[in-house]
Amino acid sequence: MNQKFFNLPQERQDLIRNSAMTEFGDSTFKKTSADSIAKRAGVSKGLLFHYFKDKRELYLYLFQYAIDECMNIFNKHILKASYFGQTDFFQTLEVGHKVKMDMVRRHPGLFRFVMRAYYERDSVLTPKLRKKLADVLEETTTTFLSRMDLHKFKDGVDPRAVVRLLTLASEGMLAETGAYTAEEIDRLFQEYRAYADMLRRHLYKEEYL
Amino acid sequence: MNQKFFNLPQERQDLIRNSAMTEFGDSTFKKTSADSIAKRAGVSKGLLFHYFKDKRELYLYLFQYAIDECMNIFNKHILKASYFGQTDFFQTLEVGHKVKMDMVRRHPGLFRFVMRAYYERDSVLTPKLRKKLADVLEETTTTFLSRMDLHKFKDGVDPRAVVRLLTLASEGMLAETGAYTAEEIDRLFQEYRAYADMLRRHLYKEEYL
DNA sequence: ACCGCCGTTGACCAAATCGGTCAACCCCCA
DNA sequence: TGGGGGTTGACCGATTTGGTCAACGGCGGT
Repeated sequence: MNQKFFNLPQERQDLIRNSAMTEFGDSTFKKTSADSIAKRAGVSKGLLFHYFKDKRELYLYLFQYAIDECMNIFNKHILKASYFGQTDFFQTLEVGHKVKMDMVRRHPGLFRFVMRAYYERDSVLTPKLRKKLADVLEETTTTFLSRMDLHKFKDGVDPRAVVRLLTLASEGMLAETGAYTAEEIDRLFQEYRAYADMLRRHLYKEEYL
Repeated sequence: MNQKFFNLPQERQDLIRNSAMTEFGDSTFKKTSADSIAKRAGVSKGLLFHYFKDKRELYLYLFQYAIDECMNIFNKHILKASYFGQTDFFQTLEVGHKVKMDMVRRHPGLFRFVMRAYYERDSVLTPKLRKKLADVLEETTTTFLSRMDLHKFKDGVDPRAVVRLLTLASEGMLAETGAYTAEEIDRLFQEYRAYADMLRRHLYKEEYL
């Protein structure tokens, strides 16, 4: 790709990236047209192909970008929180979810795009890239769990199942939400917290409530 | 639409309906081509337009069909179960989920299609149809809740939240599953049951365990 | 005032794909 | 042997596709 892309002001880069991710997130790689991406970004199609030689190149760059962005955010917030001694499962998970919602606000199409890219048949992704994402996901929950104080849970509760359940719920809510307005995102967060609170109240030992 | 469609053997009807729902479920109405539907069904495009005058007509028929199918299943199993005196929340919900998985096996693309149709912008659906689906969804959980024995729950637990949480999880699992093989569906069901069991064990009063 | 640079445009291309049509085919039953 | 109905695939004009390219406009330097 044309490195001059990075000389553009951040806003413009984001505009293009976000438009592309939203469009790619809405349908298949093949069915997503360069026209629609350009149109959404309010930019000429020529410009797109000036910075990215291919639709494919753009797509792969976006996937890489998305993974990196996720990792950065995770490192910056979760690891930092645990570094400062925060060890409560639900408290940290809530921070994680808030951060995720912030990301949705800044990159509205990112998660849909990543998920679609990952699960799409006849994927344009190399197996190596797919594995990388899977590893990142696996790794984040593992290190998260390793840093949390898990004896607060009642005996027999599988914390990993709790993470997964809340993640699934979050994904589900995100999937059924069309436009990510500020209020909508806030509503999502509130609903998430309701579930998390319910789980916390009943899965923690009484002395930790 | 051409009523002769219903003279076709059920298998053939299902073949066409399932192919169409899967294709429509994969992308927008506009971006879904009649060609791809025909191809997936192993049928000529001409035949499609022989039975349905329009892409639009096919789409609307499918939506109607999907809603009806859901209602039928719901009535047949859930209402019947409660009629025979089954009042346990999780037990009945599990039956519901099993039934849902059976539906996924028989109509692999149905839920994706319905969800996409419902949330798609510039929808081809009339507001009336959208409302109908929303009502069906709302109504099913309401009548479900009204027939279950809810004092088994500990005080302060919102059963509606439990339904929603498990539904979101189910949707999430379904969304991240590409091919609905028999084993895959079984795995989904097992995972669902793990969550449901966890919730049951900790949200029910001890005397009901 | 003039240049040259660079981000940007939109007209343009051949090729593919689109929704939809239609004459002709195949096969079964009379 | 003669339909008749389910089915096909070639075909239509219109649109859209990924990608190119000559030219524009504004700005900093001289």
